[in-house]
Amino acid sequence: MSGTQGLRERKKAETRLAVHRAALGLAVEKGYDGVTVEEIADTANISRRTFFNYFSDKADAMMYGEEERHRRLVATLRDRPAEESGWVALRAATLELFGSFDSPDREWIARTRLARRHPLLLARQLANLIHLEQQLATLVAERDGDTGVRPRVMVSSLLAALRAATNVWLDDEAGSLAEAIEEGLDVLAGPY
Amino acid sequence: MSGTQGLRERKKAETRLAVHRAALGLAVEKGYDGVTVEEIADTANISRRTFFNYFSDKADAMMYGEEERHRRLVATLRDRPAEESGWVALRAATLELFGSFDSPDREWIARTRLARRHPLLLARQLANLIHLEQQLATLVAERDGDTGVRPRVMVSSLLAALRAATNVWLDDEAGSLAEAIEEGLDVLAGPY
DNA sequence: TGCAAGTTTGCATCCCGTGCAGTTATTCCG
DNA sequence: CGGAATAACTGCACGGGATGCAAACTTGCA
Repeated sequence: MSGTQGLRERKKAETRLAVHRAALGLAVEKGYDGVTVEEIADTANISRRTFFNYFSDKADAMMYGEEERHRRLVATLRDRPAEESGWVALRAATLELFGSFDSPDREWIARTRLARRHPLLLARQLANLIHLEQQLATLVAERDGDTGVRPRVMVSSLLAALRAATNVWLDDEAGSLAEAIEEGLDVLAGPY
Repeated sequence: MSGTQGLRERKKAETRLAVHRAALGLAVEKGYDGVTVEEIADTANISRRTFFNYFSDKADAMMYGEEERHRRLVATLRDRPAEESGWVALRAATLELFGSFDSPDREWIARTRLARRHPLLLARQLANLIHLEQQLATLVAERDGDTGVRPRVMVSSLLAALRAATNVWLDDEAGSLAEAIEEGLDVLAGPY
């Protein structure tokens, strides 16, 4: 029966998710500074101390889930056909994941909206993005056999476009996110 | 004689700089977490409490100077000839400032190197960059009469390229920074 | 059942950041 | 010059964040 692990592992995963949801929910409701670790812990029925066994800090608990998204993008890029160039594969992987016409992950939206209102969370999110950037750049560099600055610029500007498109879309949740992202990426394609 | 203000103002500026230098120096020496606000304050001959009259927190004290750089870039862009398109003006302003062949600001290098080793500082630096991005995007949008996603993507990818080039250059301080940046920007020009 | 390993918890501790109020320094002006 | 007004510095107290430690307590397994 056990999904992937013993009861111990499953319980941990459950608790982690519960803590995350508590953190995110409270923060949405009362703002980042308006919520204490103690509240989060209470809401999730664990002790203050145990909170820190699961997450390294408050921001970490709230932003849980980003890593998973990032892992998926990296995996998707890696799985693109080997004959595709770095740019083609990168663009395709991005649209494949973020450009889905399905309604995007509500929790991701909640996290991102929250981050836009709280500099500390925004900073954290951006730092995570840098990490993603490095992983992607490595893959692109391998694909194109280019160890120079080009893969890095390519990846970081793609992520920049992704960010810009997402922000525009979040300003007025009009139209589909997929369209906004495609439009953002197209700006990169043509010369300015 | 007074440069711009009375003795009061000058003294404040001096102290602020002293605190910044103390913070940066100690952090370079002992790492971000290895230095406490108290140490910084002591080194700069002020009280712990007064430290917080000058800077909102430790990271702020260490990253002091970034804002000034950013203000300069914004001003430079604003001063470009009105007939230049957003992209041309942006590129020109960037090269004008960061592409100088003079040896780049040693303190900026120290800050940036430090930020690369300390996630918390990196996060802060990136958050500042977002602020710059918004200002630049507004100016570009005005120039091009475009209220859509295009100016944002343009600006954020330019900054991304700038960042990538800087990072490559910092890895092995070989060649001039100006060349690295020009190369980075050129990647954006051509299609991938 | 009982032991080994893993998890939770409380406690103590240090540091960060801020409100407050008293003291000290600077500026302004009669 | 000298005193009032203003601004800056400081100590204190406090709440909250984050971590090491050791004592419970669970769980898994022989």
